[in-house]
Amino acid sequence: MRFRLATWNINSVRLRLDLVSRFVKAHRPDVLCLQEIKCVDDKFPELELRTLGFPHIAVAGQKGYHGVATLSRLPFTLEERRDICGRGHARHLSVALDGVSGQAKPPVLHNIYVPAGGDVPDPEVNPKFRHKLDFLEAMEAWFASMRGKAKNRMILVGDLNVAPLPSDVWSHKQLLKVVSHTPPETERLTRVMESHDWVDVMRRHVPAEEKLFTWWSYRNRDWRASNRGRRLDHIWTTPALDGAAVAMKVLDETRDWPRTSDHVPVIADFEIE
DNA sequence: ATGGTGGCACCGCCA
Repeated sequence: MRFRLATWNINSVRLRLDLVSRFVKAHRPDVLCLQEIKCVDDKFPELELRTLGFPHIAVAGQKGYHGVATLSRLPFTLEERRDICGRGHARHLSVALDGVSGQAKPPVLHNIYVPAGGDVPDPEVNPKFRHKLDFLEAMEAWFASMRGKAKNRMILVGDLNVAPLPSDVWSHKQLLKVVSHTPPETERLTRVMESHDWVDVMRRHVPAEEKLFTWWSYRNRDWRASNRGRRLDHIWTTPALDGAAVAMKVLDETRDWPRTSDHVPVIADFEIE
């Protein structure tokens, strides 16, 4: 079966409900993963999103900060809302996509929001950076604990807040000391990938030499002209689903929409048996 | 070298 998956750090779902609507009507994702919804479960605009064509909704929210939600036209079963680093933050949600596969065991979709990590890339003086490194290590240990299941079919999407490759930032050299592209972060993200042989779906479709961004700071006046972007948002699969994503697109057009998020959506079309 | 922007909660925090 074929379905379209999208991930978008929306930076407040209540403020940008009209933009979600506009995006959904234009691109028709079957499953939409949002990060930074910035509201508690009770304040999530569930009814409005149902009306947009997503009868199946799972939310992991918290007041004011963070929070993820997975919306779907196809049925799913909530698997887990994991407190990945034991801080009580709402940064993960996984569902089993019962509706997309004829096989006995449906693929599991993880929706993750990795801590941004603050400004100073030193874990000794910046607790937020310490948290980010710890969070990535916790992800690594968790996925390593699931290893050995070669047929494990999993998809992982979200704002991972790390741009791993030199071509994932506008200037590799200038960003080596900037949080999101420092060696401690990129090395840890690589170890997360290795912990379950995760496949970087976006880089399956765009060569590693080519620049590819999903985020442009609000502080750049003309984001497209200066193009000081970073690839912070990701779509991964386990090897059992390598090749299942037959198309991928970064929707940078949304970055021009009024009062938009600083992140843009990433879409992948899957064909899963 | 610096400061540039944005959301939520609430008088600052986080991104």
